[in-house]
Amino acid sequence: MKSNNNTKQIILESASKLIAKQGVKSTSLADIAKYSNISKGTLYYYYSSKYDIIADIADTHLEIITKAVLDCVKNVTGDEDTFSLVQVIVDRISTISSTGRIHMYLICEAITENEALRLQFAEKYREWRFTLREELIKAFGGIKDEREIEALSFLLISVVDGLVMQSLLKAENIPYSDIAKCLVDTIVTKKTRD
Amino acid sequence: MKSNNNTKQIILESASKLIAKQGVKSTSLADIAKYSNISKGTLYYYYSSKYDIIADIADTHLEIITKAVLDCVKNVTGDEDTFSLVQVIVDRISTISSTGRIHMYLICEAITENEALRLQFAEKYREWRFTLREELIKAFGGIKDEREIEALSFLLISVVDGLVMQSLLKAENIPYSDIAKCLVDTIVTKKTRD
Amino acid sequence: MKSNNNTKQIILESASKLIAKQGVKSTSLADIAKYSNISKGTLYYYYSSKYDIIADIADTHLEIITKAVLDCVKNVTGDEDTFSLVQVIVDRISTISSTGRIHMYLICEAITENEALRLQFAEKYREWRFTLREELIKAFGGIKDEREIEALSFLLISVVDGLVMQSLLKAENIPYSDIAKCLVDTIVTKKTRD
Amino acid sequence: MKSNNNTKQIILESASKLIAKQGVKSTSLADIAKYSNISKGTLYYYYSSKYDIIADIADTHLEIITKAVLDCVKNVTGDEDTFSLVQVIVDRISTISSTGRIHMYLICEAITENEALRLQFAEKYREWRFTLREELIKAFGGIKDEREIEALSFLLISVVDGLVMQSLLKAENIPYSDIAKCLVDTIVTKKTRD
DNA sequence: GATGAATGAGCTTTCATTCAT
DNA sequence: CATGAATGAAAGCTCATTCAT
Repeated sequence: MKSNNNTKQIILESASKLIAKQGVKSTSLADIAKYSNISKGTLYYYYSSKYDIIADIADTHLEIITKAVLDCVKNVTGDEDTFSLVQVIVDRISTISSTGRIHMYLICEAITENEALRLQFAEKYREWRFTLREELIKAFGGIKDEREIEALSFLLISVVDGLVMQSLLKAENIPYSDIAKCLVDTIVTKKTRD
Repeated sequence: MKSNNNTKQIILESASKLIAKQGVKSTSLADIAKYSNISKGTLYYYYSSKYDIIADIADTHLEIITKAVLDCVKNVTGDEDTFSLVQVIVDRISTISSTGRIHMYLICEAITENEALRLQFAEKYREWRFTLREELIKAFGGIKDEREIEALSFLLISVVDGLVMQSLLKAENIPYSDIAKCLVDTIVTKKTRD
Repeated sequence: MKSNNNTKQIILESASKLIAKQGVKSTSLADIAKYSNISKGTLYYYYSSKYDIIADIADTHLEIITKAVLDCVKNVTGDEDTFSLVQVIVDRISTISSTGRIHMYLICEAITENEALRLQFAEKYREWRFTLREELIKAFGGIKDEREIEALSFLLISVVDGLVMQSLLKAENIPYSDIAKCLVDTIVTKKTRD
Repeated sequence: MKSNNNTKQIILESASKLIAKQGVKSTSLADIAKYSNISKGTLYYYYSSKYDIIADIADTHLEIITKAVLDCVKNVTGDEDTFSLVQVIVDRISTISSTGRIHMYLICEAITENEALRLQFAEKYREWRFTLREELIKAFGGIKDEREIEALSFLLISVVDGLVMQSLLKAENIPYSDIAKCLVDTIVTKKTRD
């Protein structure tokens, strides 16, 4: 009595977990099938190729991330807004173990051998940055230098990605809140300078 | 000291080039042998496994990066020093096509299936951050809040990694100098605020 | 007697078309099901195996061919009969695109891995040749050497199969009417020689 | 101490034998490897794909056939030449068990899913027919109608292929020498008619 | 030092077939 | 009648690794 969506969902989740753990190339369809408690044949009943599974994982992942980004950024538009940018960082980074790894692997895959995936990611990054920039413009009251805001939007996105990378490397305990405060300072200073 | 080192060097360079282009998993020993104009057997005369070749590539890569990081940071200690932090960014990012890709692939490899490699990278990241922090302390004249400088050092390293990722995704033309200026502003502000 | 036969007929026609296009081994049951707009399960309601479908196709095909052969040969018994043997060739060859390919594939299948099919074809070939021989005897007025007529019947059948093969290979434009004339000449000569 | 050519030769012969027995699609690389007493990996050391193996078989096969065709036809140019056309048939057909089957399977493969192979065969068929036509012109002393000779060349080639097919189907005992005599008659008649 | 030959495990994918509903 | 879900064996192919010479 397994329903269509159920099995497909199980495959998707298994594949996500395994890819998050081992990376795209190191996760075989046999792995996914075994982890999902189905046969390799069933995999192909729901997906037409490994590539197809990865595309689905990427879609789901990008949707989740996008929702998270929007949620974070939209919340910043309140009154004591800039300070809540802390959340942008902390919230996003706190999801590292569940999504950060898969984010990294998918990006590696996208850069090396999956042009379609690269385009998907490229578009999302643009989208995220545009949204962030719009919110920054609102926060700054629209009177700031356009190029400075542009730079700031690039910078904020980079910081997040860079911190995800560092956290995955487990090099050091990262002082997220200190870094967040540092960033807030930067923004506030720029804002009040005018 | 003739053919021996020479051949090993050729292998190392070939492998680096190929891995930078295709990633670790997608680069086969056959690829490396062909590109090096030697036989697969010879590969095993110089290296005991594929893993061994990657370790050597990582060593070389980390040495190069470390030298670059030190060079950059040491130069910042001049008088109008903070402004030359621009260089930290621009210089590092400008080497993207040659080292950025291999950096990403090695990190992916390190995160997923090569604990030894992960430890190697983790140590280097700590080392780089310590160096950077020392230079920041010098630049700030030692009177700043320690935690703020700590945070700043994390932040600067993150930005670089994040920008490398974005540049590899080719999502947008990244305004490096604007971002650099933005960062300099941040540091200068903090410095003069006291 | 409604949907039952109808569906089975659709399956048969779809399978014939696909096998004519792609050959037996390259035509999957999934292909046939999709082309018939039914599910794979339904296929098994009407046929117990792929082998079973092919047997049915062969039956139908052999029936069609036999009818065509008989039609042709029977027409030759008129007065200026031998000349209309042209038709035997031209008519048969003109149906190449629709039946020639399936004929070839079924014969290949019969030769390699389907003994039952081989026996079916063998019997039909005997039958066709007997019929042809009878007609030749009639045409020759029964006074000819039996072995020569026997040989002629083998020869005529061979020519047709050989020409089908060549036409499928698309090596050259085959001068069917010239060849037909050549054959008529042969027969007429033999006939009048006595 | 297996030499390069030796192993490749073994593979080629094994593959030929198996394909002659089972056809192209039904002969797996595992079959070939097992029959050759080597591993599947070794197969790929000598050939880059299954397609590659088949191409090699086809080359060898076509070379053998071409040599046989030339040998036969060239011998016909003697004095009592036309009668030795018997040989064209008998010699060619007598090689059925060794080459006829493979000929059929390769042609099936060529027709259905290997355009390159089809072109190879198409060219050879043209070549064979040209050679045969030249010899016929010589035999006829050059005074015959060109179109009649053309037709005759098509006809002779068709007969051979058709007889091969029938012999593989094992429908009946084929009276090769009677058929040959019948053909010789045809040619001689045409020749002396002028 | 260097090589070519050989291997076997594992990869992605295909497909005829089964069966509960 | 008809289906969608599931299967497992087998296919073509890749690749790190071994080893005699």
